[in-house]
Amino acid sequence: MSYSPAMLSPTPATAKISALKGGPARPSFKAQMLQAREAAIVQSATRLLAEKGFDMMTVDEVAAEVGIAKASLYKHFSSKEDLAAAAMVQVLGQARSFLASLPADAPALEQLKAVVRWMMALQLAGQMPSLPSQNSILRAALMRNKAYLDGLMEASERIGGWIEQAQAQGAINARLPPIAVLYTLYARACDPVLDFLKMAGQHSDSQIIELVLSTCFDGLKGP
Amino acid sequence: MSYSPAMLSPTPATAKISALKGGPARPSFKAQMLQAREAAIVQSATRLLAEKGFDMMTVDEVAAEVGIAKASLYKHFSSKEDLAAAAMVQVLGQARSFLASLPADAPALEQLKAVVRWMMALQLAGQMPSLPSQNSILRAALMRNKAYLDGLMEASERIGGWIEQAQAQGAINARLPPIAVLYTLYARACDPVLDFLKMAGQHSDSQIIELVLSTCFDGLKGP
DNA sequence: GTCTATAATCAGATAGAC
DNA sequence: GTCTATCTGATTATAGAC
Repeated sequence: MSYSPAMLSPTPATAKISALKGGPARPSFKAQMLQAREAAIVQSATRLLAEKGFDMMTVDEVAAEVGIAKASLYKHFSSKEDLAAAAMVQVLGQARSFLASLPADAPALEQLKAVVRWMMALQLAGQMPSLPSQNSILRAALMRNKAYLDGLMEASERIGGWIEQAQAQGAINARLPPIAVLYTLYARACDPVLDFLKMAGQHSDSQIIELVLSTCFDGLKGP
Repeated sequence: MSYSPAMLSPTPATAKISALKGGPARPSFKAQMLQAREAAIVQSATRLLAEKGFDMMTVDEVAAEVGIAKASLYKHFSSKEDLAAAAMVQVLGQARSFLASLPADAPALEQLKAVVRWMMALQLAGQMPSLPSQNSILRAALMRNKAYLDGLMEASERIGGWIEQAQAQGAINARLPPIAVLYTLYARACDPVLDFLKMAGQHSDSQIIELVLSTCFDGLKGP
């Protein structure tokens, strides 16, 4: 199994190629089309991964939704695992952009809440890929993916800094290991409670987000 | 798709048959063997469902672990979904037994914590089946399974009563919809944070349980 | 790179002898 | 009911023409 170009960077492969050529900021028309197609593939994959999960999603479905042949898709991504990894890399890129857009002077607790809100909104919008943590093949593919690991580490360090700040300020329980706090926040991205509440149909998306956000930070006991 | 006998009741089919015969409490030796085999199948399925998840588990693996042919397994359970449902019914039966064993005079909050502790211990022990909530075929099989629905409803009503009590006593945030509280508690049975913390290797199982229990009831903010 | 067509594999489910 | 052997269909992945 080899890496597809898109795995090495959040930006599509074709853009990278033109950059290596020392070319201008304007890539060729053909390259733009390829870049757009690759983005379309990843976007469909992301949506289907969110809707059906990795195991239930088939490569045929992704190709059909994009409107290309399956063999063409395999020219871009050498395996289903690599495709899923590309989806994760894309989402991680969006997450990093969001993190960078946050006002730097806000309290650490508010930064953490903003991150969790963003992740939950993405899940409710059907754009958060859900990958089975038990699949060791997929795990291996992710662990060998530099772009994924780099993005995950950068995000984790940024969030980890806020966790330590919040603990120092008494806004987060200082007895909790920071790593446990980080995992608890990340877990909101795949919290089944969101879908259950959505299926119950009694609350709007923003109400669900605030509800789960409250139980996450204040607990069931409440503030 | 038809129901296998074991789906209609938490007790194995063979025991039920002997009961219908008006027979004595002592079933025949042959019936005991069948009952034991069926229990062995469900137990292996439960373990493999916990270890690999529904999609990655194969019926061949279950049969191999029990030491029987796959075709024999299909004499007991008419589909993979029914087998998974039987595993859920078994676990629900254990849960009901645990609920019944709790002292009736304990505070509602303590009852809820005990339930969550029990679920998390089961997961850490590798005996909590993990079923993908997105698989609609599996969902349908569960929803048509009377034993599953009955068991789930009984447990939910019992726990729901404690939730309302705890809210009336101010031990649980009364602003939270009871159904959201119930879902939040149930979600601890498949919380990925447990596995992540276990993989991190820094804490014992009981420490992990108390850690997650604390974040569940007191939140990240802490008590 | 994209396509049609197909290989290769695997897993759920079944047939039929015993 | 259990077994061996097989069917059936779906899915990942590839070959080769254009």
